[in-house]
Amino acid sequence: MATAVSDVQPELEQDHPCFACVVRDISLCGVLESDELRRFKAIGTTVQLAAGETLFMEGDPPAAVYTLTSGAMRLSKLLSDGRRQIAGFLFRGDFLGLTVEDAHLFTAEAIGDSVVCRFPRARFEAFLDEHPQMERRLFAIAAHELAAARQQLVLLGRKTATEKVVSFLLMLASRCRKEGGLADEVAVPMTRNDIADYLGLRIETVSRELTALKTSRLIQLTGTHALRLLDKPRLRAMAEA
Amino acid sequence: MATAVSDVQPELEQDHPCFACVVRDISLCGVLESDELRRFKAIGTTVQLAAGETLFMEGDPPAAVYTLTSGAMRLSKLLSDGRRQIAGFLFRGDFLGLTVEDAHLFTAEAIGDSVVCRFPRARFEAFLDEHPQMERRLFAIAAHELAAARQQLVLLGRKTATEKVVSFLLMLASRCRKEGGLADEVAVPMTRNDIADYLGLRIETVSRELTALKTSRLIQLTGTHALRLLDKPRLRAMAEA
DNA sequence: CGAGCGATTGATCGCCATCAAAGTGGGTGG
DNA sequence: CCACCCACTTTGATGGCGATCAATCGCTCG
Repeated sequence: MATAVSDVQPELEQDHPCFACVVRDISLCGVLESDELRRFKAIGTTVQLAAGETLFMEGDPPAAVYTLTSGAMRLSKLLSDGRRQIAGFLFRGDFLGLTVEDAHLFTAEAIGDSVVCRFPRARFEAFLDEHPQMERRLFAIAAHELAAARQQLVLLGRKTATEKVVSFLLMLASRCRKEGGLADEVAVPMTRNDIADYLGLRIETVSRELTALKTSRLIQLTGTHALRLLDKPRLRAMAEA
Repeated sequence: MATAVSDVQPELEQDHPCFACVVRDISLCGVLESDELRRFKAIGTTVQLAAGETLFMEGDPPAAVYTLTSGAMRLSKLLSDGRRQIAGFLFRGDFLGLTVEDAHLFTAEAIGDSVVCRFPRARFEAFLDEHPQMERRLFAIAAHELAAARQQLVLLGRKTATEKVVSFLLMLASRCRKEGGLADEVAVPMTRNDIADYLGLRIETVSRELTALKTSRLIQLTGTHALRLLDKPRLRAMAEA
């Protein structure tokens, strides 16, 4: 189970982790000024997740919301016979867990070791009441995720296996550039199975498509979890938007 | 082109169409009290759309937001070679057109003759600034659509043709029950092609699946745009969530 | 009555799934 | 340190679901 490693200490003030938070500028908290952030931090706890650990399951009551500060996660749903669909991947700075339904509709699991900031729902909502600009930010986040989900509908409904894999690599490249790496160097934190379940394919097809892209000198496989895009313009043309 | 049939007359007051609006309680406006509604109505115009007409196109700047007061619409995207994906259908009371991107990502077209209430974006946002409870409603709408889109991801990525069609019929039944009709009587305003492009199938497959369901006595085709669900429990079991 | 469009039905094809087996690499215990 | 193990990945052979191609049906409207 996930373990809370540091309850927030109100007296820490300036050296509170939030102030040094690597994702503060790109995440929900970005709209808060330092005094507001101070009050916001007081309702959050840091939670560490080992690779594969579950943060919340489909059907769980939505007890808290989270910001992912490091690592990567997946949102997935299982059908009764074991088929799985991954609705999205989450990276540093992403926000998760907020829903208007009375239960989570997807399961959130850590892909690699991850750290999230946990905000109990009631206290989060109370904070929202006093900070309308944060509510607006929240709407912007939801609208952006809606746009991404609808884009994924096009991919799943109408694209070929090749187009799916190429689109996925380009998305990864724009979302998750390898830290300090060269341009077009892409980190691939998830397994081939995760990729397959995100793209509506089987693992063998993903593997074959990657091999084919390698053979065509469009990508270079620098490891199972890293690769390089060798011809982004041609890849973009192959992705069909 | 769509035609504005009635600019709002501020002096109309109580007999303004909004007060009699058939979708007021289920739509965005539902959170407004009558005096707020009076001010809100002042920024809206009624627009009629003939079947097939376009309200906005992918790429258009998002100049306004809309509430659909009658009829049905579709949100779609075209790939360069003509493949089409429909991201969703809209019915009475649905809200559309709001995006945080700088262009619409999908095209909105009327399926049958439709009527929308049009709110210019700038004035809509100014109104939002003064009505935080409406902003919250807006977030709830976006979150709900996000949930629906993710559910559709599962359908497109992992369900069989039969499961797709059955899931679609059940969704239609819950969203769009035939007015004044018997229970399990379902209106199907869209064409087979629209259904196919929503489910990631071809028209022939949709037709075959419907015929198969009819042959199995699970549905009854009462017309090309109407049918009856004869065994909802079994259909639900076939839909795989 | 005929034209035209959407829907249905039939025959065949091809992409990707499935089944099967071998390769790879990271971690653990001897 | 090395050998083994196990999970993940890759590669190969075959099959099936849904796409594609093609023809007919049936309704609406002129």
